[in-house]
Amino acid sequence: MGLLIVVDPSSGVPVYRQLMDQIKFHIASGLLGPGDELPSTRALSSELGVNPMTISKAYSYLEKENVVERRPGRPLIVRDLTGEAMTDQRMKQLRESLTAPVRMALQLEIDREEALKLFREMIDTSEEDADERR
Amino acid sequence: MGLLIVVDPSSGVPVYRQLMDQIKFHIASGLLGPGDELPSTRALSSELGVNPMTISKAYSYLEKENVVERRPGRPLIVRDLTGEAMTDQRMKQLRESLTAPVRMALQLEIDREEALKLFREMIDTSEEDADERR
DNA sequence: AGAGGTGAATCAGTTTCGTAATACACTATA
DNA sequence: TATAGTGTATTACGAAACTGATTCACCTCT
Repeated sequence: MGLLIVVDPSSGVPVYRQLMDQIKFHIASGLLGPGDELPSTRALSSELGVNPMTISKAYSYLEKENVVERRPGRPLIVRDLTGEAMTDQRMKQLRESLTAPVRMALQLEIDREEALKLFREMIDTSEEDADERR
Repeated sequence: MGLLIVVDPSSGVPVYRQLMDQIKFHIASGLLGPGDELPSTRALSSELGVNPMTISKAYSYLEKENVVERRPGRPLIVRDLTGEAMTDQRMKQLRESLTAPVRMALQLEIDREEALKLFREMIDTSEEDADERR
């Protein structure tokens, strides 16, 4: 059967981004592991009622982000992100994503410890949520 | 003389957003304090070569974020963000801005401690940079 | 070689976003 | 009240984003 993917075209969030998010989440949750094949563009397309090109676009971006490996004429497979070689790149991504909050904390004159406390708290609760789903 | 504001229309970042960022930064750095008047839309407009409506749009968003106070027919003034009443709201803003990094850390399976360490490090260096400018 | 599978390049249609031109409402000051 | 300052609502237009239809290139297996 198909992957647990649901899209809501009227949510405001672009469909291709919803796809990316859910696939990445399934990788993080362990449901998809290194070497696993992603569903074909046509299969997902008919299952979700979404145009194949929209699926393809999501896959392309995932490939650009090195989450997935493309093999011409064959289904995409999940890359192994746990290797040492990948660590730098993952941290670099996280760093980029943190620049906005860091700037905001400075702008709002929020105390260093307060900001760290909030971040720690948010990480912990999100990890608990993920655990419950396993 | 005018505020130290520079915009680059070809940077990809919307002009109104560049304005917001720089004004917020000037508030954080202490150059703009509570009660200070912002430059008039027309003054900034001619100084930067930007349409007055673009300035106004930036001002409107700043007002929505409670950074600035609007007074019909009079220049906008900087609000006092240090009060106790504002703290909750500022933390709420930071929390929103942190949701993306939190989700990313989970998706990338980045260790909790690693993520916290990076955040702490980034906050510290950004505070140093700000200090140097004072 | 042929059939049936894979993903993607190209192009078009629609919507959203950022910017700008105009005209209006308000306030301070004379 | 008259004038000159303030910000902005309305509207329009160009660019970019998102989705979709068609067509192509590639691989696997018989």
